[in-house]
Amino acid sequence: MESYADDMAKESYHHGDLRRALLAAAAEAITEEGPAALSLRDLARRAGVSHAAPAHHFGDKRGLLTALAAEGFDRLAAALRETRGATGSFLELGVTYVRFATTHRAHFEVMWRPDLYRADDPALLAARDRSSAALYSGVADLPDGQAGGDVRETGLAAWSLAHGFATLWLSGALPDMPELPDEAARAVLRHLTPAG
Amino acid sequence: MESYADDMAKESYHHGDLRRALLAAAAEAITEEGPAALSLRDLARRAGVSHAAPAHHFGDKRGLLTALAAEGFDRLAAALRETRGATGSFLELGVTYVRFATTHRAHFEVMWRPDLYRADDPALLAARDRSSAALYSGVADLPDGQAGGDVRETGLAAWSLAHGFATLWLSGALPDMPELPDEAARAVLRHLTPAG
DNA sequence: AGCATAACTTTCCATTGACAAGATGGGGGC
DNA sequence: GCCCCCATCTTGTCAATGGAAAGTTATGCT
Repeated sequence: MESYADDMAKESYHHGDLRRALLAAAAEAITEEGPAALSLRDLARRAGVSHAAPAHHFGDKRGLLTALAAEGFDRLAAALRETRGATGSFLELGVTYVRFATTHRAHFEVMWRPDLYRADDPALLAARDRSSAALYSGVADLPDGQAGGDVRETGLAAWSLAHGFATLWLSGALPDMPELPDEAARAVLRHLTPAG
Repeated sequence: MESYADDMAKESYHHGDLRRALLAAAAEAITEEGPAALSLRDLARRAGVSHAAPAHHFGDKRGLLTALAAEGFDRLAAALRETRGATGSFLELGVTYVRFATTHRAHFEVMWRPDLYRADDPALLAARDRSSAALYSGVADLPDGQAGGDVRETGLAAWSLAHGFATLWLSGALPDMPELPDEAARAVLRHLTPAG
């Protein structure tokens, strides 16, 4: 009776990979409209399932955003580790951080809004710690003397600088800025003094 | 018939200063639960008015958040100008920025989320520019040679550093940090090199 | 083959933002 | 001193949303 309505749409009752599809749809929706406008029902529509389907995989909205944030921390940690291995440059670690923010905007925006997700989720906390570790490891790599007195303090300053630039760029507070501000980020990051 | 229910609650049909009351209630609610959980109807309840009263003053939710953000930029600009006048210290300007973020958390969080408000509002844009100007003026105050090559670039780096630290602190990403991180902010901000 | 259960749907409810239309009363114009 | 205008606030309504409950389908394990 559903003769011609299902060219290929009806991939059977089961979606196949709904969890992944919903996360992708969420990232897309957030990139378009911001996290505030996110609607579970809209995600369900985009994925072609009923409005209650997401609940099965994520429990509730917070659950979905928790998964999205965890995915973000995971990918960030991976990107940082790769940069560290490839260049070993402290500066480029910061550039990678900023580039991640601009190319994974939706993930990045959610990651730093713990009021949107379940901040005590174990998987998320683990991924977050992996990101921090990758970031601070860059400071530890610095030759003695350049690392300054306190590695933690220098790392925090570097993190703050990269994070602040990324955040301001995302918020649109910086006018006349190129679309992919790699070079601008590099210029700003050079203002960091390890020694303090 | 409303015998004992109105000790002093029923200040007549007209509230008197509903606009201000709603903004204050919004700041309180956001401080408690974050901007995502904000509900106009809850604000109306807190102020003791009907659920449609806010619309008269702000149009819609975006309008209210626009006003809140504008108020934030105004207060930030004032705080920065005062610090500049009192100390003339570049470093302390950053400390003031961070302190503003922690003591006016609700305002600060909304200010950098343009998806929550009307980013083209003239009053808001003006207030935002006043904040920027106050911030960059601190760089201009630096004695020649310390200001480095590019005042705008140094200003952006300083802004990024202060903003990043404030944002990370607010997001709870920095464990074991004192309640009012003035000293930690000062330590981090000292890692800025004007010359680059 | 058959059953336990994961994956999804349908139905329902409370809350919310927004709009429309009406009630109230303060204050300016005369 | 009076009246009317209109800013201010209320009541009523609607569509959309998040979430819960209960039912349906199909998958994989034995």
